Amino acid sequence: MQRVTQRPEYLAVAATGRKWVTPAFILQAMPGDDISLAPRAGFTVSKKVGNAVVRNRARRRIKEAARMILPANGQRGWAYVFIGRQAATDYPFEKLGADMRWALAKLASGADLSPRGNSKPHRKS
RNA sequence: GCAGAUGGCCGGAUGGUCGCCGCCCGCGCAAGCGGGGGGAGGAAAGUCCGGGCUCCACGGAAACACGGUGCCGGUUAACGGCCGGCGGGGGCGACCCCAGGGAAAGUGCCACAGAAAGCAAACCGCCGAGGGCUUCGGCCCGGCAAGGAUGAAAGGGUGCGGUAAGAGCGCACCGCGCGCCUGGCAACAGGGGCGGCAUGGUAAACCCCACCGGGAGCAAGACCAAAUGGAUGAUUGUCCUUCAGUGGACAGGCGGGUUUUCGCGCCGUCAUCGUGGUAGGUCGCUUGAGCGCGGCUGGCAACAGCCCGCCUAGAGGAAUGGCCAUCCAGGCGGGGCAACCCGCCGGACAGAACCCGGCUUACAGGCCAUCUGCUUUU
RNA sequence: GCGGGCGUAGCUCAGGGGUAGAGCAUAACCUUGCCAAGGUUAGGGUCGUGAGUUCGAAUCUCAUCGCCCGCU
Repeated sequence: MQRVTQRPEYLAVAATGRKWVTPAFILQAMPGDDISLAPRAGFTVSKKVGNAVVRNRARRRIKEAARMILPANGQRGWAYVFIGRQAATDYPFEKLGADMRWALAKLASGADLSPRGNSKPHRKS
């Protein structure tokens, strides 16, 4: 699985505004056209979640789920960023995977772009 | 048995399955495939000290400033660490705690209260022996530092003598200071002598003294080195010239809506060289003041020396994981006199980022050794 | 990796060894026909936490926790 490692890439993914929230993580996505590329993924957990052990654990569980799910369910050419939340450390693993499939499907269908009318590219400033 | 003290150790185990990161071997042009083996800690943490290593600065260095340390001796590469001792404090005790140099070098501060808070004097008070006055009550000169509600602290303390009242004024003991002797490397301890008491506290207030410290940090630093940029030379034709592409002249393409002329602007190709060191890569990077509940020797010990054995993560924003089963600890509930049985919950603190020695802080639970007090039994 | 700063009332901040303060906010009363403003008063504090120095600590020292900010 190709990883996102550079900070500018993370910023680029975040700048698209495409995201889907689940209890254990927030999934951000940046669409891409190059079909030859497998979906790439980056993982990040903020310091507010806990100390290094807790953050590592959250990141590893999400990474393991992504390893099993992303190649089949992710869009080729896209770049994804998973932001770990507090619940990721003890959230049931099957539910974590189900949430991930759900979030990937929603983002692929563009569902995040038109719910409840708040999807317009936000006004600046 | 109960309650403690000190030192040390461990801090889940086994297996299945799907994965991750280095290393070695084989195959392969390569991508990769197969096999083997390794993969977090006692604190990896905080970054509070000390070093190694690297670069910078500097003639060797010293001093000032600044910062740190602060009883004595030892140990160590070094330390603010550790060990042993001394002194002080706490505890019945095992044992624990102490920034523990200097206040007769100087400066500052000591609120409130109190007569007075640092100059030992004033004030209240006490005295009536001496001198003077007297209205015979006393007053003044004078003597004294015992007492004076306070305060953290009041100019040695207690007792006896002494006196007009008193006072180290005298004596005894305690304290203090200064010599001497003995023991000890020393801190210091013990003994005896002299002094008649002078020197309040505060240095985690300024300060003084002694000792230590040049600065930065592996993103240190070293090497290789694109792209772009620089220099030199060559490179196309014609003519003149020269010993010689030696020197010189002219000529090319593109750009105006088009044409001519003149002028202007822009543009070559190739090779070599060296500077700089960017992107990127390699090294530094783990064999080291290494580890061993191995042994011997010296030492009370910290530790040192010799011998034997072992190799134990080295990555790039960074791997060491996910799921499951059984067992082992642990907790709760129920049944049972008990052994035990059943069910549920459930695994401390915490993740290497150049390396090492310490300190500090966090930590479920458990194990071992030595010691102390109390109680009981023999 | 290296370094700096800040934690005091509900909020924003003073106070740097000697009784914890100001403004805003809160409550009561006065004023007004009622409200606002104004006036008078009151309540409200483990001074982040734990040790130590000192007679005495918010203040000085050490440790620790949390937050913020630089440099590379």
